[in-house]
Amino acid sequence: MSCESETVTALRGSGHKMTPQRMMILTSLRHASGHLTASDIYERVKAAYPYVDISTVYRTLTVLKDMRLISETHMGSGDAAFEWVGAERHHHVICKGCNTVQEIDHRYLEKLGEGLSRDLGFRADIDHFAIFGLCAECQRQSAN
Amino acid sequence: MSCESETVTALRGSGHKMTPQRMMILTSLRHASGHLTASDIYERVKAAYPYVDISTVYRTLTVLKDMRLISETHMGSGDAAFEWVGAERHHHVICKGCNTVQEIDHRYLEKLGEGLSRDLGFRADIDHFAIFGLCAECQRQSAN
DNA sequence: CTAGCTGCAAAGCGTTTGCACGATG
DNA sequence: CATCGTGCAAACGCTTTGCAGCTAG
Repeated sequence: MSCESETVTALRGSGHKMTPQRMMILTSLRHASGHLTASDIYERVKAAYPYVDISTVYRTLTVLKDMRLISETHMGSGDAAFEWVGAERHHHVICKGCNTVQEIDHRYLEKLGEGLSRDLGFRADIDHFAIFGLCAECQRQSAN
Repeated sequence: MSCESETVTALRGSGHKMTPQRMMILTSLRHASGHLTASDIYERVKAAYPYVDISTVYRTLTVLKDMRLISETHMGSGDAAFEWVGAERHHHVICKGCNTVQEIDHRYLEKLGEGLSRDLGFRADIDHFAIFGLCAECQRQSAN
């Protein structure tokens, strides 16, 4: 079977049904290189299945989020970005000047999680962080 | 004069006018113990000045944000939280279980900023971070 | 067969914008 | 007195919800 079979099993196991819509939403997230907004997903699914509704996308995203199969991140642009929770954790730095999104290693955030856990007993969700700021290029420009 | 006088000077200096509305928005942020949403501020100002409009609040917040006198943080609840940028930087950990907001020291984030600056030349906005997760108490409960 | 999912339409929410009037410097 | 800020109302974009019909297990 396809590489989605384990996800299907996970859904069924928690009392959910598998539908073509869910399958496609799931696949588009699974195979996306980065994060997708709800309407990104909507557009992609609609290409192959024109009658999906955006509300179905949101409802499915909620289910997947609750099952911790995907993560939701607010990137500051008003809408939320969703991403498949894969093996390698990574984070993003977003330049407020040129809106470039750069991926960074989990290593940068590792210490933070450990510190919070040790000192406060707080288990931080550091699966997917969005860090805003100015990239080197934009710093140079604003200095002029 | 009041403790706001330097802010007034800063506003004037950058070509802005001082109005009673701005003064009150500013004061409510200045004297708030934590972060306030736009409608929090709206409510507070309205108590003393009933004819303010929410759009004025937003417009003033934009001005103050551009001047870096306040910070804007998205705490995941759909709306944005604003806070006076004081001398001591601090961050927040937010429990997704009980919604408790806990303040944490800047020390936890220091290394992150240094690393990004050193490796990528990226100047991260780490004035005010919101970190989600589960507090010790809620972890215990969900374990049952 | 029955719980759960869907599409549709409409509403909800925080936020932004156009406009004419009013206040500030 | 020119410019900028305001209140009002309406629009915006993302997200959620109520509902009747449909579908997966």
